[in-house]
Amino acid sequence: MAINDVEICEDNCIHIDRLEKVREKLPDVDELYDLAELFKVFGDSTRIRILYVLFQSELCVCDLAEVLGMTQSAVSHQLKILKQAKLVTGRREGKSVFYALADDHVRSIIDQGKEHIDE
Amino acid sequence: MAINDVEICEDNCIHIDRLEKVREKLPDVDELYDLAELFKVFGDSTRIRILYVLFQSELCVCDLAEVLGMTQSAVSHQLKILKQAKLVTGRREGKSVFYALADDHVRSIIDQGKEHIDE
DNA sequence: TTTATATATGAATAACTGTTCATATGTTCA
DNA sequence: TGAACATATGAACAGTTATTCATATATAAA
Repeated sequence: MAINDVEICEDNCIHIDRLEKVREKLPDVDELYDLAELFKVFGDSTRIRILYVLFQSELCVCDLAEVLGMTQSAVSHQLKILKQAKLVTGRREGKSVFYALADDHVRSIIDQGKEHIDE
Repeated sequence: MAINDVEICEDNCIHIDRLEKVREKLPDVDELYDLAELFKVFGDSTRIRILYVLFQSELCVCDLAEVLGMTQSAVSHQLKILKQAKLVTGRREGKSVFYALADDHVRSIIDQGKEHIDE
């Protein structure tokens, strides 16, 4: 029941050397971790809403809070996360800081997600 | 400092009626929530690893557990989440259940994410 | 400098989530 | 039917996270 000190299925399952091939072709752990971290940023409805708003126009924190019906602090915390993930950029103009989408990847990632849901 | 009973920025910010337009164009809350729920599924490195393994070939739960170095139970729990999100499908064959990617959206969503990271 | 406004941030809390453990369900074979 | 194997699942626990509250930082104007 143990081959090379590894538990595997007895009959039906693919052989251990094929599993090795699969394992070899996997991207390294760091890359997969970064990928999960990125999607984690999209995985919150508040942040998704912020991104959708920014699809339309850049806005300052104050107005984002108003549109979303949230406190300034909550929005600011989420903007920090979005900025760290390089999904949005901040541009100070006087007292205000205007946030905008960082690039078009944001849109295409969300569009792909939407396609999956709508099918 | 209050226009229409709503706090907004005094000088720099976009006017309240423009905020209304932005709000109107937002997809309804349910859709944004579903979208966040979908990305939440991608936002875990274990599930990302499972999907990457399934890019190569369909596998039974037992072998998935072996490749990933995880317990059968942990993998099974995650497969349930992936199945609920319609990202994978399960096909029973005797005692084993073989899991495979549900469709190509999975691949394209992950590819988009990878593009963003690699830039 | 003082005051007012806009934003950022640390700490605390409540809610959520992934893994483990034990066990149940489903399938095959004797 | 009973035994063995593969998978599924409920409960509990630990770790994570989004919001709130209080407060700090940054800018502009008086």
